[in-house]
Amino acid sequence: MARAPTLAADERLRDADRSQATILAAARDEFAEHGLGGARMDRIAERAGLNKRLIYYYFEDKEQLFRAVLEQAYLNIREEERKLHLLDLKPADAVRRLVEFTWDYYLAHPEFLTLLNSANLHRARHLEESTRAREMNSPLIEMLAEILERGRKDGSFRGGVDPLQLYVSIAGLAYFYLSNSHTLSAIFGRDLLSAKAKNERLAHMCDVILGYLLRN
Amino acid sequence: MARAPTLAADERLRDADRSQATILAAARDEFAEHGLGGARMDRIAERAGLNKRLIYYYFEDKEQLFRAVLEQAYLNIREEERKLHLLDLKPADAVRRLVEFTWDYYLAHPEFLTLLNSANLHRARHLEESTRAREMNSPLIEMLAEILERGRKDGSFRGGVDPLQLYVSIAGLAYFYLSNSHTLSAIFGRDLLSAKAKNERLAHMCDVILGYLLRN
DNA sequence: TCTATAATTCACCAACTAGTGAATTGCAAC
DNA sequence: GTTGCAATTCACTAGTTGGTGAATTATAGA
Repeated sequence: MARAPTLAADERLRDADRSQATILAAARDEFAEHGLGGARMDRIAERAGLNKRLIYYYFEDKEQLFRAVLEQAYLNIREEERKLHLLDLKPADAVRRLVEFTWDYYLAHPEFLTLLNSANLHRARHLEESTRAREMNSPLIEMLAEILERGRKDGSFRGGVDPLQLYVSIAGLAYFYLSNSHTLSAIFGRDLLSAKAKNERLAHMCDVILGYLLRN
Repeated sequence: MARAPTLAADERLRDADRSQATILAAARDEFAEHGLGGARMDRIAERAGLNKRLIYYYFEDKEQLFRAVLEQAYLNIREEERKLHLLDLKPADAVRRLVEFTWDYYLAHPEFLTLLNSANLHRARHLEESTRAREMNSPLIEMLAEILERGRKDGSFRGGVDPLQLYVSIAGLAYFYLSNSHTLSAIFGRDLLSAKAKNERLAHMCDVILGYLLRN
């Protein structure tokens, strides 16, 4: 996992931006794998292939580093969500698309889930007072509100649905299954991460959300 | 939080069972608050008001202690679930009751959520090969299967619902909201733990699950 | 009352861990 | 090429941290 020792021809030996990005990626992996409490600064340096002192040079301390990792993680998912162009779709299709995207994103980025778990264990003090976080995430809810409104107007959706509740439900259906897949598999004796099981889960999630939302 | 230094008249100064239970409770709180990686054995001893050496005397090491805490946690929730007597209720009432119970239990036992998060961070290696865990949890799914079957037969429920998927969905709707309430509150700028917000969430969860399950 | 032993305390350690002061070196600008 | 400074390395530490060997003591049973 250490950074390749060979550099491309046009690359300099020293590059502040590159080093920061490398540290951030290494920290993301370490925090995701061991949690904030279990993460080791020495290991992050080793993963990054850079001297530990550099981490403190760029990120102050472990707390600030975690803060930076977390902010980056939110930035990434919201950017992907924006690319969906949900408002170009019919309401029911838009919701289905969001469910599918959420599922696929969590599957492709398991580190996002454990990172959030760590943040919540520490009562999200790492992104408190961060109005940036709010500005970054509110558009999503506004978009969902618009979709719900359109669906209600054309008669396909039930009324009175709180977009935030709906988003939390969509995320929760996917998140809990994946984040807790290990304990769930163990206590119910069924492999929840096989290809078949994953297909079934996605289908079930769509059924639940649309079964709730659609009027017949 | 330290154990009261005064003992009841009939209590002995030394009591193996009492000490083990005290340690287990202290460990549960410490693991829940700081995660497995962030938990400190010295702090557990302090919380318990007992000498640290005693922890190793009874529980071998940190890993085994966590294992014991986890098993106890599952034991507790499944026991409460059994008390619900869901099979005495009409299918729709039984499901609603299970949703309400799950919500209330998670609210009353926030440590259960963070404990499971820690267990999953470590890929549930603490309850692998534990057939005990499976035996403990399977009856719940069997009961839910029976409820679904009755509902389908009397025409109130849709058919083809996998009881495990449904249980994971019910748990997920409550779990994600509560376990991630800190980050969610921060990024959406809304207090999700106010009395009003909690009532709304429970109502929404019932709407989603029953909206999906009920025909019409 | 005595005694065997389980329950508990005491004193200790090697390995680790976050963090730092100071020295070094690549490189952009002149 | 020289130079100023940012980028990076080096060497080190004070305080933890999980874990343990051995001594001590409460207590149940004889």
